[in-house]
Amino acid sequence: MEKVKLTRREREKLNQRHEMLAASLQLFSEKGYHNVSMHEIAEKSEFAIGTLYKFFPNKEALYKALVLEKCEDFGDVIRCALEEPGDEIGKLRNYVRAKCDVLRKNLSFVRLFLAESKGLSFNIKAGLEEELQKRYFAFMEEIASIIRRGIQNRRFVRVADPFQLAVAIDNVADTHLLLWLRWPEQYPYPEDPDTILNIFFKGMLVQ
Amino acid sequence: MEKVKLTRREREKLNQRHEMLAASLQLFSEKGYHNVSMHEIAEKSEFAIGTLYKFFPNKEALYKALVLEKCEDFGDVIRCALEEPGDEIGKLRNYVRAKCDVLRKNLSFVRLFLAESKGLSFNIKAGLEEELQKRYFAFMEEIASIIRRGIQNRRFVRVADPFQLAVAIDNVADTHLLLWLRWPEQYPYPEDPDTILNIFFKGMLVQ
Amino acid sequence: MEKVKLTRREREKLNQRHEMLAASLQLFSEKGYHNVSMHEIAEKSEFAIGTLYKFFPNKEALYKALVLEKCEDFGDVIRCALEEPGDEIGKLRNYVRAKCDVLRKNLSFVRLFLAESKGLSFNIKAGLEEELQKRYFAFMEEIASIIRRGIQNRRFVRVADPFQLAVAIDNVADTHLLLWLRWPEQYPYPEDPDTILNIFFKGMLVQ
Amino acid sequence: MEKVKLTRREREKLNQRHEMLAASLQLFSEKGYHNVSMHEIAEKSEFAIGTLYKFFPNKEALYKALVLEKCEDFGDVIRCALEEPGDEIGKLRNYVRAKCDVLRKNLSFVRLFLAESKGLSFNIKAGLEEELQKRYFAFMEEIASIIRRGIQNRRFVRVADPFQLAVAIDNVADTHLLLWLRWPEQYPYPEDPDTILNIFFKGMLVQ
DNA sequence: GATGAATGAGGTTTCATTCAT
DNA sequence: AATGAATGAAACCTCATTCAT
Repeated sequence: MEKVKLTRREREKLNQRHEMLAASLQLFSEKGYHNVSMHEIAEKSEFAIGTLYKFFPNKEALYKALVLEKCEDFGDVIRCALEEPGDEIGKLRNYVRAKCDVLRKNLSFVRLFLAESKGLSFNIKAGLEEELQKRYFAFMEEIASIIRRGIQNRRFVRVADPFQLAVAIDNVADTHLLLWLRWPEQYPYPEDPDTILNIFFKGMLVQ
Repeated sequence: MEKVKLTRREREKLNQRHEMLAASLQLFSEKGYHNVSMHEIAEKSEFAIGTLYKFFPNKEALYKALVLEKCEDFGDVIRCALEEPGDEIGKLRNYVRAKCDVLRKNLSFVRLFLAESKGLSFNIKAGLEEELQKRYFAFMEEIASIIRRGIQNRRFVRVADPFQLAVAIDNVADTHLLLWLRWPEQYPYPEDPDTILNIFFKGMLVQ
Repeated sequence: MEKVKLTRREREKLNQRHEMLAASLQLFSEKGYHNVSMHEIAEKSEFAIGTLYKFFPNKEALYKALVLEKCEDFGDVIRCALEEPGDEIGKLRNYVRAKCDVLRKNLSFVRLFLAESKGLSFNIKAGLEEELQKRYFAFMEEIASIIRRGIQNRRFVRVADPFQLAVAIDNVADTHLLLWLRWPEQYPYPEDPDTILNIFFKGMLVQ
Repeated sequence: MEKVKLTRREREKLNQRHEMLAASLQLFSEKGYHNVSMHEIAEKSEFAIGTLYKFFPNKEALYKALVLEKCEDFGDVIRCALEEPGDEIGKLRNYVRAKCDVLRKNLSFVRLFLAESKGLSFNIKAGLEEELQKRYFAFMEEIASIIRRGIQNRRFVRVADPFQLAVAIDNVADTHLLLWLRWPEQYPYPEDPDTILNIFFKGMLVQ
């Protein structure tokens, strides 16, 4: 994030872009990519259709921009959490907590992403996923390396391939949030990351 | 499944239905729900469009039928596996093995489901998921009760809420298969269910 | 033109196609290719838009079909005229007469073609003209060979390259018709082909 | 064209207008009227869209201005050639030579005009042609009167209505250039106007 | 009962034109 | 006076669905 002075015009443009993406996010997450028309987005965002197309060359590009931007944001937040000082256990806790928090704060996007990121015109996916998979992969590697370090430091037992374990933790967190989304009474929001981590800690923590 | 004598006509109809669904599955899993037209399905299945509409009132219904039927099949297979004799550990192993096997044998459907089941016209989902969620829920309950029994029988430690644990196991299995699908060299097919279960067993098995 | 028995369905289709092309011709010749929408054509021809697209994959193809079909018709008529018995002078007269007649009978197409065949989305032209140029070329060659034969038979003086002369005759005929179209009082329809041919005959006829 | 002192501002404006028309000509002749957007013209001519609209009320007017200006230029050149001293035969030669030359020097416009002048939004044509036809008519009258004078002076035989003959000569010249444009090897540029005129001279020249 | 031709609403996208700055 | 961002009507085309045969 280089610090740059933006002209009034540029700031305005950025604002418009954000409003467009916000409207799109809301509509997409409510109705799904294929069931939202560019006209709807134009109406909701209170721009003319043509203006939309000035910012994004087509519907697909608009969608991709939306997803990538959000993912970038998420990545930033989580990366921050991982950089906080602490031992490996603390880092895993931070990770789960940050992830849950950022997803909770972006529920409409989560809904969209759960819904569409995998589905969706396979063509779009192709382009998107390649990028996203790489990022996801990189993230999991970071978690895996924390686990590896924990094993070296005799804090963890090696119950499985660390990368696989990382993906498993991440996945169980996702699932927990999904359950919370659907049946909030039975599955309360995991304020304490250990709600999720204990499943793994019981086996892997060196006592 | 009540046993009923079907007339020749009825058997024929059932066959036709299967062919339609098979063609749909192939197309949907190749191109995604929204990128397949009823014409394509008609052509591939070698029926007239009108005939398709005699069997399914609309595209959505066809899709739902496809998913429900497959899920029913899967459920049957897995239920069978759970009914085999054995202790709780064996039952969990059977579950994971059966699940992996049935998914491996239905990769095109898995791809479709991973892709579309969550995404997809939210309207469809609404109707579908309610049904599927119920079934999924029921299944997880069955696994959870196995875990509970294992705890009672002093075979398992209670590392977490059994239902949550059941979902976690199921989820990690899914994830493993997903990884295998994308990077088959790094993530070989889990012939041995313990590849997956060890993540949990390390913590929960009473030694 | 092979003689084939057409089914009722096929005859109907051909009829529909003709109606579509007729409506298109009228609209195109009135307003020009780019100023006619597919909706207009659909409305005028009293078909649904979708039906139009069943017959022609897109607007361009519709236009091409229209032009090619008409040109084919014209070619047939003129070729017939050239096949009638007679000496070279008579053949040239037949040619001019047939050409004038067929164009007079297809004024709306002539207007369209004069207007669009050369202009028009350059891309369309590319594909069309190649085909049409070839046919035009072939036709002129036929006229040129009549002139050559006339020279051999000592009926004509060689005032210029026969092919060039053929094109000139054809061209002057076109021009005469154009003048007639615009100022019918001053330039009456050339009932007698010599009205046109005399320009050339005066110099080329051996007396 | 009255001689007037133009202010700097006015000269500047005229310059701008020329640049706009030059850019338009290039684009139109490359891609055709309907396939060039006002944005493209603005970009190529390095003016803002709004400025374009300050000079021409709409795209059509821009096109008309372009064509009229060019035709005016052509007219001037050819009129000049006709004013050179010489007998009627020489004048016809001068005419054909001047016409060919001016067209050769303005090929991109010729292409545009051949392509679009006739085609083109019929509405535009309506307005354009009226003006252009009048001019064309006047020109042909001038040529016709040369021919008439030649007949009076016993230099020409009256093989046809002089006006009709004038149009025919003009037309054959056009066609020759067209052929040259398309197949330059077979139809070399008519350096000598007699290449074209001989077709008529053979019959009309008094020997 | 099966067929598939016909339908037309609705999708994405372009581009001539306006008007606030 | 010059700019160019914003506009939105209208273009082409697709495809789920119907219904006469």
